[in-house]
Amino acid sequence: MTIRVYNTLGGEKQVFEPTEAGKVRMYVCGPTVYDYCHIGHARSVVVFDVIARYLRQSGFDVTYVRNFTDVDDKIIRRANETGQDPGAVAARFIQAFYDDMDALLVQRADHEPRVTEYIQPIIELVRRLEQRGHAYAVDGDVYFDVTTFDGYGKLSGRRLDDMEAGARIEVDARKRHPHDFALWKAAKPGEPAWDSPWGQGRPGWHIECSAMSSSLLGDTFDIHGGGKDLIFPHHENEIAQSEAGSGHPYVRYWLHNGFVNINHEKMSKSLNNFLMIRDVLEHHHPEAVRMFLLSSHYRSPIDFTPDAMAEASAKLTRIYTLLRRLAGRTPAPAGQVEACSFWGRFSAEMDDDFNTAAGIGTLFEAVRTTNQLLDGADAPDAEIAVHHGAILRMGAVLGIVTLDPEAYFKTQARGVDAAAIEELIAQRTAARKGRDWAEADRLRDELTALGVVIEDRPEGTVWRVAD
RNA sequence: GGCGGCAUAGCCAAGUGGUAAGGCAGCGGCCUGCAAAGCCGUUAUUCUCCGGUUCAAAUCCGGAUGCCGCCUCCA
Repeated sequence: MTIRVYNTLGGEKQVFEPTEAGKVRMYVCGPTVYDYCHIGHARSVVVFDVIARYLRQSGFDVTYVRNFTDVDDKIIRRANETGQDPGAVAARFIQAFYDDMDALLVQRADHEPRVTEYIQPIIELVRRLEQRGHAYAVDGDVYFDVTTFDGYGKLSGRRLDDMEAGARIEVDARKRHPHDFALWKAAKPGEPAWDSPWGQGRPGWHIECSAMSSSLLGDTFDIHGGGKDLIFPHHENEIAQSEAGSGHPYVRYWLHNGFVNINHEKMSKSLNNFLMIRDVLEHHHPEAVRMFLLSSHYRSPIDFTPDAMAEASAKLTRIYTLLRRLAGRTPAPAGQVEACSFWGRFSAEMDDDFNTAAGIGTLFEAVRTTNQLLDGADAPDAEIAVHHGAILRMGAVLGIVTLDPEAYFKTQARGVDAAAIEELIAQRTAARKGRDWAEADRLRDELTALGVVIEDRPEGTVWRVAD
């Protein structure tokens, strides 16, 4: 099994070879905790959650780090607006992040460092950069001198000469080069601050990821992930800081996920169309949200629309409908699932740059095949068990179809009185027994009006909420 | 101005040299008291357009058109 990944550094698919065989060290940029997470955060977190899950089930020993930026201009501004302490703002939105991501069935990272816990390593890194001539202090601020790092621009494909600065940025006259960026910022009155060789201050944005990742994963690690928008300047600057500081290559593979648009438009402050995860979850099942997010390749842009969510929901229901048919059957154990052709195809697709969209296609072929077998006169139990196990295993990688089918259909039934429905179904069953079709149909209409779909099956009548 | 991406059926979406996955919707059929669910068949001789390379291209190369992103805080 060979995994290939699209590496932003180099701009091509490459064979994935971690530094240490069998081990993967990965770091993904987490949120700046000044507000609730939106659907774009959800995509990034879910995509890398699936990547970590897949690498683990492929046998890698994965160390996954995802940080919280808990000291930052935006947090301070938010604190000033609300009259709260910046630390309290950060704590509140870290909790909100967990609430949202737990709801989305995202597994915890192995380490979830916060910037405020890593001030000393940050200061040490800035000092080292200063000592090596890559950084300079001005009035309590410290800047990275981009002209001292030859590789500056190698991730984003820019050259300093091409980046005619000044067009859209007010250039700080104290900087030696317009693209020099802050490693350390002198404290303004009332802001969170720490003692440092340059006086009271706090870390710049980019330096934290360099310091936290090397503290937890070493100077060189395997995968660094984040949204495409972080390529420049954030990740470019991380490379400069880390490689200038350590003298070693920083990251082997850079993975970047695409954006989520809302009704064909980019989420933006001016359009005021930020779609928060908690609002989405008001109307959609968490697994349907994952299905939506994973139905396209992670690097492509995707468009969040009511139609797209309805489709994702329908897909999920199709799988659960099969699992409901399989209720009472035992899926085959892992060893047999390995040999299942659908699992083989699924893993080949995931090996190819984590192609969840293709993998979901294979999942549905497995669903159809299993339905075919169940429709047959004498169902081959062993074969069905293998497919059953494969479907559950694919689901486990994607973080979907994790529920008992009845629980899923029940979860969908928010605001529906299950007992009342059961009663109507019992009445209808009695009517059908008496061949009173008119009454049976009247009762079904009543159920339909409640948004309930029923299925008469050999074992009895089951129900679910209409999509 | 610089850098990059995308364009596949009514819609969503895989496929990066070997003759178009999958889902949703539609139509016909089987099953069903009727439905629902499921299954079968059907729905792109064709992948924005024009050239080129090749025995062979949606896939590679050149050009055109359209859309989008980054270059400023941003997943």
